[in-house]
Amino acid sequence: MNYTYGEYNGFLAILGINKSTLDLDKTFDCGQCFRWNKLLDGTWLGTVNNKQYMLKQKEIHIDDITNITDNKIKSGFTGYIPVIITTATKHEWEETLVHYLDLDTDYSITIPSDDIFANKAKNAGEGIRILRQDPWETLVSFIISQRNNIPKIKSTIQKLCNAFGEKISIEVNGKVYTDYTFPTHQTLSKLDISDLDGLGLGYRDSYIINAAIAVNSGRLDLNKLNDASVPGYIASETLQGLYGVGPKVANCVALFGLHKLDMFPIDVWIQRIIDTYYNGTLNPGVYGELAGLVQQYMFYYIKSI
DNA sequence: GTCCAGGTGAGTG
DNA sequence: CACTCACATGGA
Repeated sequence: MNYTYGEYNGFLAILGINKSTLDLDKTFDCGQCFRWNKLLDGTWLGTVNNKQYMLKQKEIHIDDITNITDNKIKSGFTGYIPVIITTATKHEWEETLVHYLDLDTDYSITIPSDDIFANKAKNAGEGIRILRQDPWETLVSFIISQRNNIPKIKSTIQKLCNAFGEKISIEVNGKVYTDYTFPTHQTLSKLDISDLDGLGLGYRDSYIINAAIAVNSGRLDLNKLNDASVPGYIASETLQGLYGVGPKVANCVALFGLHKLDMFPIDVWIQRIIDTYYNGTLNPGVYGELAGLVQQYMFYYIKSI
């Protein structure tokens, strides 16, 4: 990835990443994650590895950016240029956020030209990154997602964090933003189901406690499944051993939490697409190693039309 | 009040 | 295997 660093109002600025490579709005708003929130000024605030970060994507005039590290790259910029501004340090950006945003993966993909819908979806969804989210958080989040809508999923997860997470905060321009970390499996494994009353989990409460016990006891090893050498379908089958985890949730966890990019979760929206645009059958294998990315393009696109 | 939401497990034939 | 049905909850 070809970018350089600068400074804008005292914050780290990353120059040279355009929206076709990384679109923060699409990436955080496409339904893969539930704990990134957009502030009034367009800044995204979220948590990675239990630490809060702000990210903002905008066009800034090259003359307003200081301390540009690479003059060779700088010479290629004139006028207003696409910039990511972040509270992260350069070290945190390189060691944590680049990986989290999956900027080190090549997303170039060819879709058969006669596959009209997938091509439209790709155009619409360009800039979405498949985040490398925490496996445990992703598992619980998608257990909660079943038979639920996205605003409700978000509020339920937030309540769960508020109740059983650790308080964290970040201070930016004199203002303090507070949040809570995602509860660990150790914490949740020790709870009674009734401890989850009032969080809006509904019948999914026992699924979560069961999953926490499975992971905490070592019966389910998410770190092992997270290894790139484990095929997606194996990870998915393993996850489906959990009570309350079926193919849809397992495939979402494999894709969004274990980074198995070939997984293609089929929910009501994707099924609707298959019925409407593919005469009822679609083999995700035609999209190859990045089928999950195509799935996410489709999910984003169908909700936008 | 009714309908729906990034489904799943249990029961039945 | 394919087909039903109940399941908690809250926003539209």
